[in-house]
Amino acid sequence: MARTQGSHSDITGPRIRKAALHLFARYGYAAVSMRQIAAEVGVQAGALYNYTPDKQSLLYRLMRDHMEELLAAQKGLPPQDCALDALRQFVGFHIRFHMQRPEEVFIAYMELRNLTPENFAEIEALRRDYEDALQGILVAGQAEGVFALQDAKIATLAVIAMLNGVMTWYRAGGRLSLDQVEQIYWDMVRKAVSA
Amino acid sequence: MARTQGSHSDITGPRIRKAALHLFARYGYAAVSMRQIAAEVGVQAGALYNYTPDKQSLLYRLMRDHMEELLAAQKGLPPQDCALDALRQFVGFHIRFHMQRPEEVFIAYMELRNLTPENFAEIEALRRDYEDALQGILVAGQAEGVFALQDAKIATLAVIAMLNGVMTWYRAGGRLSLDQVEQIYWDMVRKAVSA
DNA sequence: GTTCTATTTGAACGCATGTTCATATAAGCT
DNA sequence: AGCTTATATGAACATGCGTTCAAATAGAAC
Repeated sequence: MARTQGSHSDITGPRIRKAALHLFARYGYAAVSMRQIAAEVGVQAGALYNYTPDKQSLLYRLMRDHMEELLAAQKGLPPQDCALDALRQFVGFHIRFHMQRPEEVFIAYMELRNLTPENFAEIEALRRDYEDALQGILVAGQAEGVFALQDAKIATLAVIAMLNGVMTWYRAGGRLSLDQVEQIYWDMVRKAVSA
Repeated sequence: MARTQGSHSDITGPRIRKAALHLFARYGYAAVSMRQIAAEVGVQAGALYNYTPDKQSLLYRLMRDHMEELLAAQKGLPPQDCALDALRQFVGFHIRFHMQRPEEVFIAYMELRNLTPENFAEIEALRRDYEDALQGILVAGQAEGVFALQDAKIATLAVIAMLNGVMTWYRAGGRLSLDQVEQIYWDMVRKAVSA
């Protein structure tokens, strides 16, 4: 049988992306087969190819969509009067945005090496855009005299690495609330870059 | 033909582990085949099974050896008089130790999910041991009044996450020397946890 | 109710996978 | 020189892979 009840392109497409997201995050891109993804959706493997040209595109689009959402959200943050406020806002934004998408985040930095060179270059460019936003804040703070950094680029990467660490241990409903987590990390970040 | 000139267990064994190390680090455990490893050594796939019971053990032993070396080296550090010195020593040790083994480090935290549950539990225990060493320093510093932390466990993870970030960008012969890198990170870590 | 088209099936393609094993051979020992 | 044993081969196993495609079918349009 084909086209079972209520089954449409509008429904199957998103379901495939969601299934790929879950499975890639859990087992890794290389370890997940197209048949596993199809089974999760309740469809045969061949049907996937109505929605993606190949497995690689499935991964690439997940990562690109994620990075573009991240960048758009970051660019939409309200401007702040001083670098300290901007950094506080950035830290809170970063933690909350990433907490809401643990699977996308996990994939976005675990599966980089499974992208083709062209796809990798595109994702890397988006990532660099995001890092530049933070670096801009840090440099502005240096100019204001409120931050003291030996190396702005390294400080940028260090702050992001530190914040990304949240993802490895935070579980909703655990010992700490999101507000507490945000406050704790903000405290450490602020001190680390302060003059 | 079998046992070609100068070929021994003592030689082939390490070469297999080294090839697995390189390939797993570069392409990921799931994406590397036993035949690829064998080819890198210059041997047929079947020969690998004289040295490892299976592919999983190859991964597990790489990770266990690495973690045990790390722990042994850390435990061998000379005792310090105060928590600040101990932390400085830890930061320097961590950066240098990890810089010398980029492939092992990469595997040790990228391939955790490809371990069987039993193997995973063992590696995780070793990792926790290492984290506890750092946490001990931070807690001692709190008692001395030299560190101010809202949450010692989170601070531990945050510091390690920040330090591990070095691995993602540092390349020998680049803009900064190891000494400079160590100094920059120490500066940020110290400030982040200081009272 | 018939036609049209989007959607899915299910089988097939060639190739790769981890692992096993009988066989062959080279090194070490006497 | 001959014997033993550690080591490597190379073929085979069953299974799975990503991808393609003719055929079948269900919903939409008339």
